[in-house]
Amino acid sequence: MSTSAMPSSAMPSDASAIYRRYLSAVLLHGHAGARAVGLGATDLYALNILDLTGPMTPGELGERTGLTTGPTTRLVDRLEKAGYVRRAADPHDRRKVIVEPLDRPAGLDGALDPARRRIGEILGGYTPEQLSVLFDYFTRAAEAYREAAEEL
Amino acid sequence: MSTSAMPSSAMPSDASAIYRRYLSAVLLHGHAGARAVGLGATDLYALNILDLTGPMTPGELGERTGLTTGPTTRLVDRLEKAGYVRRAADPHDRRKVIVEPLDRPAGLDGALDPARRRIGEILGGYTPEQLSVLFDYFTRAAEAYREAAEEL
DNA sequence: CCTAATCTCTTCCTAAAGGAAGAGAACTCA
DNA sequence: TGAGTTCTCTTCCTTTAGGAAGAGATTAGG
Repeated sequence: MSTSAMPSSAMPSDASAIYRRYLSAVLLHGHAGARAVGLGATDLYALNILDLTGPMTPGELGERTGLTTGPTTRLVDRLEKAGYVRRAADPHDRRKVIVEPLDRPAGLDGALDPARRRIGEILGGYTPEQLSVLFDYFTRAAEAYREAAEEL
Repeated sequence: MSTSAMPSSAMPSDASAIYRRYLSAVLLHGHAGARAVGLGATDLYALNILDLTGPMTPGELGERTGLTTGPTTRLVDRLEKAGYVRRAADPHDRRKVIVEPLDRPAGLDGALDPARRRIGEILGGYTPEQLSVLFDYFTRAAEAYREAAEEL
């Protein structure tokens, strides 16, 4: 209870608990959404990587997911078949393949819609000044989490 | 591209992209953290459920995770062995078991520490007014995600 | 009390994901 | 141009998670 890394001066006294509940809810929802459309854990992981980093080769994707080449090929197969990515040719090296994330098609997007609607309503209740604070946080936090994930 | 549910009036023009990157980063980090301490996807899912809802019987946990009784028993076995939960007796019904989440022991907590440090630094840069906006959002969004997850 | 229902756990089986090893194509560089 | 390297993909094997069925214990209700 006393080990919080957050400075307590300007935070709610239960800041740590609130934030933790918030994170749990986000993760829970992400997992439930993926499961709802038949997406495996690794598949979702890979999609998030592609979303954050952009197109990359199967080799790099395998490196980032920690998979060897065999499972990586099949991972891309699954994602491509489900319509989440496409394989494109590398114009400079014909051995390589470029895995490009596609705009989320029906499946996952539909599953995440109820949450998006709710969050949209919540955000709609803030003033422009408050919104700029929130989006400033979203931007910084995204970078922080991306870096922290890379560290692992 | 034009189907965003967010009112565009007071948001950054790329609000949807920012928010999506943010969510991807959170999920990515959660997954990477779990993987780093050898926690399976379902195990993490169950931990988040217990975190949000509190102690419950294996039956209820199985219901929420979508598992049948066999895998549920082994799920609790794994979590208990890793020190994340304990099995307690139900005082009113000796057939039942109550699965209680424990304070995160060394493993997962350590893996999530770098992120907590970074987020702590970011939050430390805001004024008290800005922080109250952020924590207001965290509280509301947690509830929204919890509801949306339940819907799935 | 005695039967039926409920709850967890055990056992066995199936399915899916990941590792290992190697093949085939293409690039690099001497 | 030829040898070595670097890609992706294929094949086979192992591991792990999840489903099915049923046992054992306990509670509830007639």
